[in-house]
Amino acid sequence: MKRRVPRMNEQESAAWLGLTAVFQLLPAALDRQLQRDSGLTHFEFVVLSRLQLSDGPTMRMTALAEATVSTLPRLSHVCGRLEKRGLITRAPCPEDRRATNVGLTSAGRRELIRSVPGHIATARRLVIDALTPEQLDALAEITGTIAARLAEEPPDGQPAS
Amino acid sequence: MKRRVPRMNEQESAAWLGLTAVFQLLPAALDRQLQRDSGLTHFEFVVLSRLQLSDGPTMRMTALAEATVSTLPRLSHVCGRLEKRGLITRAPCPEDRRATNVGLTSAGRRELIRSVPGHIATARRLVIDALTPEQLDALAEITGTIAARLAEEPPDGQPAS
DNA sequence: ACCGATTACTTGTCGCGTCAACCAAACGCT
DNA sequence: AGCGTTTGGTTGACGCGACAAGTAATCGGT
Repeated sequence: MKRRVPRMNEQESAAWLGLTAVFQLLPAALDRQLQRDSGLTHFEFVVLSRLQLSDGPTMRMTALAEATVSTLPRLSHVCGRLEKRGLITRAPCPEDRRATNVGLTSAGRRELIRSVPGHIATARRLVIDALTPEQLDALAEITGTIAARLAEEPPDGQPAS
Repeated sequence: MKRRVPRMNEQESAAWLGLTAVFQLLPAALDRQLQRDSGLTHFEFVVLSRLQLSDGPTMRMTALAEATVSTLPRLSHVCGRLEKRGLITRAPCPEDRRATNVGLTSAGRRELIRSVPGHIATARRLVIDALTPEQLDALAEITGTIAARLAEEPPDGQPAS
């Protein structure tokens, strides 16, 4: 078991503080822009996007949850809202009647297409265009590594003492 | 005004998707660990930390909000809870009676100190120790750049069309 | 064929953050 | 001095996500 917890040096703190500042501000900024211009949250946008580039016309909740890095309850709630707004359809799967098939409606596809340019512009303005190609590569690699760590330990870690 | 919105290439998408995945998962992971081990949210932890390394014994709400990259209402709410739990004190500032001075209680300082090791361990496990020193430097620079962009345009951006 | 376990979701409750409205104190202009 | 404005902060309502519990269908063992 871990006993000593080395403090952070200057370099480590800088990276850590910067990262926390970003994930404090970035999601809020994305939500604000999408909400203002398209009436969508960022997560709703992600859901619609993922549905659109799906192979078949529909996806199962579980697959969608995994693809959007989300939980099933969260997805269920947001799909309820999106269905109420007529942007997606939900239907029980004929082969496995426990499962739900989710699909974009044409209205949903339209909304999505309408909202994409503004979102990409925001992503460019806030992140992509601010970085050099080398930094983009580095960022992809770094976030990939972190995401892998995050993915492999949802159950629980070790206590504080 | 911006007219064309160039799509993202493979490199840009990789960086963007990685970044979104991380800020989808990391805050949740930090909150879970702190909540489980110390009964604090990550933001509460940040507030207490910032108070501790303050020069004087107290800080003003506005200064604290700025230092924690937060909004005043959010801070006000969380300070209300922290005060109710006896971890901080709030008192009107004698010089400017509009202002509020916030300070750590000894109980708050104890709680903070108790919770630090677990938090640092988590930060190391999920991020710091997963990266090379070069990556840490790159991450600090990248997040610094992004944070600067985020800071300089809260009012509003441009519409979607 | 039956019953417990697992899978796939849904639903309800609760806590936190945002936004808008509000209030009070200080400032500033004339 | 008086009044509008700005500053500093609080409060309330609402929406979204987390967690826990519940339901319904399927699987698997005997």
